[in-house]
Amino acid sequence: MDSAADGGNERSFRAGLSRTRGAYLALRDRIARGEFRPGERFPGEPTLAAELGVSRVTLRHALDRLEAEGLVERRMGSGTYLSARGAGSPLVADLANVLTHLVEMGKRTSVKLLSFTYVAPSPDIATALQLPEGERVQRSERVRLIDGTPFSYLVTSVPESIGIGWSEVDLAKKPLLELLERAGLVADHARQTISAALAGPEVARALGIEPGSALLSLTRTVFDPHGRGIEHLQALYRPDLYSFQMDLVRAGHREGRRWRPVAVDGLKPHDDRPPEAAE
Amino acid sequence: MDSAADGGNERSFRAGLSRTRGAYLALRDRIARGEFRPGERFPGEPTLAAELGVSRVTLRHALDRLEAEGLVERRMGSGTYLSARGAGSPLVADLANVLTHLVEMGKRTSVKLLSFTYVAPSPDIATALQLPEGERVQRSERVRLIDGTPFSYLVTSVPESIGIGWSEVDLAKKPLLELLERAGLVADHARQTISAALAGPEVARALGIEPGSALLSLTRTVFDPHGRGIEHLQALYRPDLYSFQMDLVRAGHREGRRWRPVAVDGLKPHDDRPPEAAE
DNA sequence: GATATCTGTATTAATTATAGAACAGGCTTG
DNA sequence: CAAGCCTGTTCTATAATTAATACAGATATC
Repeated sequence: MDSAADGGNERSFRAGLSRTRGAYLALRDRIARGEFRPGERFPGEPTLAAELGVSRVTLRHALDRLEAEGLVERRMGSGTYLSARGAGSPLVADLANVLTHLVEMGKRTSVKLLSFTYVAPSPDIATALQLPEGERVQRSERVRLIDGTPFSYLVTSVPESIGIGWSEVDLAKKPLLELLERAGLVADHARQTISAALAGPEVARALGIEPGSALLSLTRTVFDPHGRGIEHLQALYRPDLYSFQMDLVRAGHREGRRWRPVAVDGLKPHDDRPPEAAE
Repeated sequence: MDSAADGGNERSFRAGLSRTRGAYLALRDRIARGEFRPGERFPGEPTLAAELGVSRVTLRHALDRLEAEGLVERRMGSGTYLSARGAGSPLVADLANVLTHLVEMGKRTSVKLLSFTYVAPSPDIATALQLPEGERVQRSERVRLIDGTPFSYLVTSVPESIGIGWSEVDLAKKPLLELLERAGLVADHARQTISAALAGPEVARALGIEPGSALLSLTRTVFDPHGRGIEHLQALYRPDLYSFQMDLVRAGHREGRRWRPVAVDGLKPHDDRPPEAAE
């Protein structure tokens, strides 16, 4: 393996990643994959720089960032070490035993209302809610915080005819599903899709993270008993503060490896009650 | 150093985002939020550049990328337009009606084995599987493809004493849970966590995406009836090709807004059978 | 204590990103 | 057709990133 003969990352800049950020991601990846143990020393900077194909200065900038995030500790003249919390919470690593029990830990969540408007729905939302052409929606953007730090960014869209039943003040206090019920509507079933997305600058600012971070995405459409859409939710979660956890048990036959979900939620993982709807 | 009086993004470079990439993400975000309709014309380049606080050249580079991804179309002398597929599939937008029905669409998935080794487990995996100190694991990295394009990156860890029962060839062909059963083990229950992560360079290469892309992350630990861990899976999915979808129905009482999951899976959303375990 | 290794720091030079401006040519509207 | 707005292109100047190198201070090892 020489220094830069391999094919791959010569051009590709132009809106791509800087070499510093690339090195940062590479290291973060190796840490997340468990290549190092907590307290273990990294290879020396010259070695690492050679492995990653960048100069030592660049490698150093990447390490600066990892250090700022608390993933590594550096001791002058000695080396760079994986910090205790390096393997654990904020990475790809196993989140099963981390901060998903937020509510139970006595912490409380609060809501901040960012905007509250009536607008023409975007095409995908209009489709999901099966809105007639021209019908507008009440669109509200909220941020949910836990102990003052925001962990989810919520965009809810409700058909105008329904959403007219409450005000901004209500939305800042009560859960949306409660407001829907107060309006005489019945939430009967819902379909939700879980995916991932990058944080854009606006969302990043609202969540206190940097643009380009990974976010957990939840899109949910709630229907009444007649199949009419009454709410559309687009939620983005900080994966270091929130994740979805579910327990599965083997269902029935030994053929076919089928599983039955037991609990679904990010906040209350180990519970025998039916799960709440996440916000 | 003036010309940018607004507060926010003055320093923060150093392993942060380039302005081009920042503008790219901002636009991608606005598209994903449904600010424009398919076929709609964007504001002019000078206007957009001013809004985003970058020069027209930089804004242009961002547009180049969006165009290369097929999100926008540019007509000389006319303007930049949101392409038909701009609102829909590859973004934060609603994935409910996109390619989650892969199997049903007659497409087939295949598996490519990347590596197959016996190594000391990373601390988090050792904890999840409750391995005694010193016990090693059989670690295999695989990529699952659909019609030739990779959509998931799988890292499975099985205690050495168990994994000794099969070979590389088996792993490349059969699902891991089937191999476990053939070894006389019973997969009784499992716990899985869904989160999001950024693609590191290695994973990015394996999945055919660029480093820094958002990935859907699934971590699953499978236990036998005695509560012993028999498999640990760390899966990363391309969110544009794979997502998790679940239907929820209102369970029982009108108090408390509780929901009961009906189906859980990324491949078979609309089905009454218990869901399969996703890989 | 001598020596090697490592991080911290500084300097220089080359490459790349970005801003700003000017101009050419296509589209649109009147 | 003419005026105005738009994208496409090119140029120059400035700033930031990156590489390469050298050296100082700290730490570990023998």
